Amino acid sequence: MTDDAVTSPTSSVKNPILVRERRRALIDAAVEVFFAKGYHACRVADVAEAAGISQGTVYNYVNSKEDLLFMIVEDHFLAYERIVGSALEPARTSREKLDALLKGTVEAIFKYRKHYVVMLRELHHVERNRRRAFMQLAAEQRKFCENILVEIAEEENLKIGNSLLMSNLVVFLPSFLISRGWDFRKEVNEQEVAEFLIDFMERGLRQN
Amino acid sequence: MTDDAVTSPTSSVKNPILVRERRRALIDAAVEVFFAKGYHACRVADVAEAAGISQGTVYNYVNSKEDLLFMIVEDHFLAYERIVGSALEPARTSREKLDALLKGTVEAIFKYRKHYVVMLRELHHVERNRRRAFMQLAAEQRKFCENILVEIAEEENLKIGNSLLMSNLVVFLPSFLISRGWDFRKEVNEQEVAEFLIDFMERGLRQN
Amino acid sequence: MTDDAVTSPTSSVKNPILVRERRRALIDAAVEVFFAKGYHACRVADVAEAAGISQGTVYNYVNSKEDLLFMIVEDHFLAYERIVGSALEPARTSREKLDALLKGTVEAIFKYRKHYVVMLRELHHVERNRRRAFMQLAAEQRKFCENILVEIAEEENLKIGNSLLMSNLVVFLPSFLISRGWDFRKEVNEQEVAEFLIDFMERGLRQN
Amino acid sequence: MTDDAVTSPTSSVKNPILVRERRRALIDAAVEVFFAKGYHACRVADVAEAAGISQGTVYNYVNSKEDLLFMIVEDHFLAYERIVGSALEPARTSREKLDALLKGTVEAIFKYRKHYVVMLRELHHVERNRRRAFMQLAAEQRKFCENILVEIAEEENLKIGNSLLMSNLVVFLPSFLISRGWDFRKEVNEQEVAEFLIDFMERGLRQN
DNA sequence: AATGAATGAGTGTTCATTCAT
DNA sequence: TATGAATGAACACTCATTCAT
Repeated sequence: MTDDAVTSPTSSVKNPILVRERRRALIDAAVEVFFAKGYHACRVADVAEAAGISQGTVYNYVNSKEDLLFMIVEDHFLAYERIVGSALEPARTSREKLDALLKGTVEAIFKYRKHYVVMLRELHHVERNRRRAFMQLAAEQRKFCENILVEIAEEENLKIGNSLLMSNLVVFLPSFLISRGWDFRKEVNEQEVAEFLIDFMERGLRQN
Repeated sequence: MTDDAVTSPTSSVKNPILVRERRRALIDAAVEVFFAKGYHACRVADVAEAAGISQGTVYNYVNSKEDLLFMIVEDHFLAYERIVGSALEPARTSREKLDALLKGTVEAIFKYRKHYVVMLRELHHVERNRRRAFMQLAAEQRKFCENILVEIAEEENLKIGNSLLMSNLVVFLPSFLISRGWDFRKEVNEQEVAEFLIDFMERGLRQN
Repeated sequence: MTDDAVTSPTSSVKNPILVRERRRALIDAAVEVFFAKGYHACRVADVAEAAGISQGTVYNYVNSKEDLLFMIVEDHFLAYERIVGSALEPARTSREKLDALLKGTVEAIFKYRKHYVVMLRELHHVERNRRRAFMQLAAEQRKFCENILVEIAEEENLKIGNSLLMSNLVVFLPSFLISRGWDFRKEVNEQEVAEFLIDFMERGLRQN
Repeated sequence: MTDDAVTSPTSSVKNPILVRERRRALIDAAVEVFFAKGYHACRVADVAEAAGISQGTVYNYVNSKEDLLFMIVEDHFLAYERIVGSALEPARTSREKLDALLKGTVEAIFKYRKHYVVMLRELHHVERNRRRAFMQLAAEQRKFCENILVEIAEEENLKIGNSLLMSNLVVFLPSFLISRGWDFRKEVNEQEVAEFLIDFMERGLRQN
């Protein structure tokens, strides 16, 4: 199995700067329109227009409509890594790390909520192999989280029960805002939701 | 706004028993095929075949492909009410009610996971008005849950913080199994996940 | 290697009489329009219109535009077999057979000249496997011809030299009308060309 | 009717040597790729690449993709004239001329078989006017041939029957190798085919 | 009430051609 | 003169929906 099958789409355009710029515009445009109307309800022309290029030009940077979806998901994961990574950097004690992890995860998902929604809704359209690659990525993300949890648990002499389930829960919970936000957005602001979630997780983590 | 716009699809067939039977078959068939391949990848003919009727006949019981989606979502909510309702029936003390609520919610979502997945993935395809009606239904479901939580909190002298968020969280959490199951299904059986979730929720609810 | 890959296209329509009728209409229509404007210059809609059905309906009887080409070629070969077959039926002596063979071949190609032109021009568009199958068919056709030539040669004590080349030449020569007709059609009528060709072949066959 | 419409394509490039060189490369490249994959299956970019220039540059030497086809056909006819011309040059007696004519024709078509195949297959794509011009050219070629035949017939007191048909046949027959070669190439080498054809023609020409 | 054939609107993708650099 | 990125017209094919039987 080659890794090639699951990497970024190829481009017929040679200038790498141009490729980066146009792809950025395409991802941003695709996130907006896919989020607003759904992947299937959008024509490639809609994305092109939103990106400020012509329909045909899209295919100089992407091999198929599905590639656009792929790039969104990829973008989301890279952003998660970036955000959680820089949240963890200054953390020294394990307690600080836990805090950073929770806050980073919440922040990442909150910030990239449109990416996230599109990913959840439409991931099943990306080709089997690629999808599997993302499952893998997501699993690694989760393991990264598990390691920190275990480390903290040991240091703080904390029982966290099944660390597999617990770490899964940590990466899962922030999607709460996205899944249910429509029901409480008017009453509670985002900051409060973040705090609520972090509190809830911390309480849930202390098992005894 | 007429209620008509958001009620079940109309049928050209007069015999109500036949209508019920065929619709049941259609819902079951649609859940299976939509779950397996996604709403857009399935043709109406696929659903018809799975339901054991011909393509044309589908339109004697349903007005559009979207109706099938609608019926699935409706079916899911009815099932939720039924399951949580009968779980709560024997409960007397508020503690028993809380227990019944959590367990019922978990059970309902676990049992109807295919309905649930299809609903999450594809709800955005159903027409604006109908979708709004479902939001309303979901909101009521959640309020029902909130009322019980508040009642219990008062009786047990428990602080549950923001009851709006908390009740939302309760109806949200069981989807954990569905969203992340792929990452732990091999290691942890379903019963354990249910217990883990119920524990976690109970712990999270005690705010002091 | 399955034979399936090279057989007639499949149809979603179950009524075999309807299938036969519509396919007949499609072949006739396709021959006309492909002959007149070329395979690539014709849209499927052109063929549909010429066949008196709608664009979408074409695909109830055919899986792709290429299938139309395939059916034309197939039709041509079947017609050849039919025509040469019935020309040979009454022939008794080997001399009569030779005569029948030459006349039948000329008649078949003359009658189905549009099929023939389309086939020559566009055969290279049909998929590798199918094309190979037709080469095979054509080769068998030619062998059938070779057998008769050899038989006659023995009976009549005739030297025909390389029978492989000679039989190839016999099936090839009638295409003369089609390839060069534009240059002499105004001066010479078809019957004369047929006689000329048959004479030429007979003369060419007597080698000594 | 202006001659302009049917002459070689115009070029934006002034340097005539460059034009000649690039066009040579383009024709050679186009013959190869059109022969291999067919005119429609080849993109202009394919030809450009095979010719060692960039896609855009093609249009400095050619006005359209069709021009490439045109140039191939033109190249073929020029080559025919050149080859038959120099074959005829040393011929003195009419018998030598006949010999030279037949051999030259066979040689020309054999040598330029790729040109020939592309021409037969794709000529119908070139615009009506230009196509007509080629018909004219081909007719002249044929007349040139007819004149020789008639001359020889008179000198040798030979009946060749309908000289229009006969001369057409002479220019037509060499395409035998190309049309049917796939069926005998493995068994008979090219030289043998050439001899077979020349024999056959000579025999066929003697009508008595 | 059931069937399945007919319809045609809708869309992803290709590629000849143009043109700014 | 050469390049290669941008363009948009064109088209095969799908499939939800209709309707005659």
